[in-house]
Amino acid sequence: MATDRSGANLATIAAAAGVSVPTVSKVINNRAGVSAGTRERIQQLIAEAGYHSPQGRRVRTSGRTMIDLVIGEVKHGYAIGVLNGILAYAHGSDIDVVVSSIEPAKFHLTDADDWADRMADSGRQGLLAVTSQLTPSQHAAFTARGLPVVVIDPLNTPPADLTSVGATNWAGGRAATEHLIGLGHRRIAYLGGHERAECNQARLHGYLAALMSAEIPSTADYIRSGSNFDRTTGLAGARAVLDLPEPPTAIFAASDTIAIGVLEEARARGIRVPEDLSIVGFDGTSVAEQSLPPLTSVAQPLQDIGAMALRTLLHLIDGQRPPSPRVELATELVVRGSTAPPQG
Amino acid sequence: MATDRSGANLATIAAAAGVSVPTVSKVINNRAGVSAGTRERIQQLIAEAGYHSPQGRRVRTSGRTMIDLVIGEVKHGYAIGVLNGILAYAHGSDIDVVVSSIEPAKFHLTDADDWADRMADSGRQGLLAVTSQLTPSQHAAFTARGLPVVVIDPLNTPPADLTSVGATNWAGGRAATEHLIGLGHRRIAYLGGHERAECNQARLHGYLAALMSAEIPSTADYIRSGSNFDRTTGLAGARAVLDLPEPPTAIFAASDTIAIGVLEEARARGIRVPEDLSIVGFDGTSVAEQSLPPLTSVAQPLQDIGAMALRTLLHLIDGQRPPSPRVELATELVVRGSTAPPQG
DNA sequence: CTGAAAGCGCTTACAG
DNA sequence: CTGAAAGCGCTTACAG
Repeated sequence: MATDRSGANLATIAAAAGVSVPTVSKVINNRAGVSAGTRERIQQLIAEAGYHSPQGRRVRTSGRTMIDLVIGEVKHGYAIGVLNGILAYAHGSDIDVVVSSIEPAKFHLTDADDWADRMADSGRQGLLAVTSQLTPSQHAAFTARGLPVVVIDPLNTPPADLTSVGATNWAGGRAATEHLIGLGHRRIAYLGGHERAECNQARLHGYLAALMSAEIPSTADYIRSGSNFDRTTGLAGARAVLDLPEPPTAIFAASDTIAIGVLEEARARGIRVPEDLSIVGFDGTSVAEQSLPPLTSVAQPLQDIGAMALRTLLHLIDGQRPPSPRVELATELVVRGSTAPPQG
Repeated sequence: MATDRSGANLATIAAAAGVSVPTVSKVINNRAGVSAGTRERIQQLIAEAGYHSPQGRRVRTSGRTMIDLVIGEVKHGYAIGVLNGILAYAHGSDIDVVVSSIEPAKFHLTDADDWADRMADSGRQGLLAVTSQLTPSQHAAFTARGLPVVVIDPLNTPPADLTSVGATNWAGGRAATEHLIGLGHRRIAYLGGHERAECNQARLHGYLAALMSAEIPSTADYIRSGSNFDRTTGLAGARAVLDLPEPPTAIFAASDTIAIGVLEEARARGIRVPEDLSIVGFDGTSVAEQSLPPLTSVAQPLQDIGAMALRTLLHLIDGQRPPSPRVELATELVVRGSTAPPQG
């Protein structure tokens, strides 16, 4: 268990930082009266030293580890897979998980100082955030209290020093597109999810890389993003690209639910899948298996991602640095009935 | 709630007892070196003054309630709905929820004394159990520690004094069956889930009541239960009843996932739905909407059930008795494309 | 068994 | 912005 670099108290940190104890106290409690530079240096040392408040120390030594999990409403296979992976790993490791359901795009509005105080007070030792935006100052609020954070597929570009776990999105995007190219498609659209999400960007660039390798010029009209990864994004995106004078013969959707939206729109227009239009989804969730036709999809190891994220967080809590601030687990292209060579 | 006589600290108690602060400290920490009489007198005063350790004060004044939630792996719309309902209500009420994923049929194997001790130690104040078996002795372990328990759809007959929340399963079962009878069906099968689950029994008896009202004799061959509410139960059940010399023209399934299994088996046999076979599901989850044809289903207000269960638990924690040990929320029959009059 | 004294870890109020 | 000083709540070590 926790290498409790037990000495860590205000005095040791103050000595290490070359400041007085009151100054460290101010940083920990987010009080005014500390210069930005000093504050940052001390925060760094606090995180390194694994400092914990007396309250936190008490619960810590009392045994079980408890962490916070922030996740959006559980709607799709994605969240289900990740959640089950986390909870199964937690059960196996005797970890208690406090689950908060907060709309991902709204987490950055939360008062992180308040949240982190509550966590420290109730003895929680780390935070796992699924598809949540986390600002650098929020991240600092947690680390300042010695609470490590791990994120899974954040919706924004995460702060550089934040540990994140996800899938090989770039490779997955490339594999999906190469599959379509291999079938003979040349007019391939990309329908992305939340535009600024790291994972969306990576999938898009995997798609672009595959086109480039095949010497197919990319077309701006064929590339669209939504504000989420939901069905409605697929409906709207499909409408837009299918209305083009030269519509695509294949669509790579950045999630299975987007792909389902595309499928619906195709059905509404009497466009046959896969004869007239090939569709590839992303995630490898059960909707892909169960749709008609079943969707070719880039499967993410969602449960493993959840488990790995928790494992990584526990390592951080334990004072170990992760080998890398970013861990990616392999995706796998699963070919089903929604892709075929283009006709004509 | 506790009148927080906030001044209470070691010094005030020491003054009240006419002893020194160190003596009070020894009593609080169960250290030796205090006479029995002094110890008792001080303990009395501590209780009266409502003293809490700095740790306890911190958590107390932070004022948050924390509860445990036991739920199986989140696989189907049922668990998703209930979970989202609980988490949304918790978020709105500033409640922390510690979620443990334990296979429902295995919860009765858990050491409840151990569990309850851990809960009490970490300041958790109650337990919510979804579709979990809970033995009377387990229930006693929680109540003995002052931890109230609320269950949602337990798989066994719950102990009499256990508070439970669920849907009007009997009325729902009757409504589903009356709908089929109203369409002209006479040969109607019931494919149940976990046989001993209270909710399964109630749905079955609702089905029987509808048959009785319509003066249709019930047929043992048409009534089957499984060991769970999953697709496989629907596949096996459909095989059995469709192989009968006189197969049913309609099937009422005790869950949407069972109904999906029935639909698959019908498709495999080239039996058209709803022309040759009508199917009604239960739960009103998204698979019912999205299947082909979309399923007629008895919708449960799953989110409301989750929220109501948490609300009831919070009342119990607050010392209020619920008006009734059993609360049922209304089901609603949603007619879609999987039911039609029988042909011939 | 009891408590004065020293000490620990932290915070607050304030002088520079 | 920074820290010396005082203080708070509690514990520990030890003298009586």
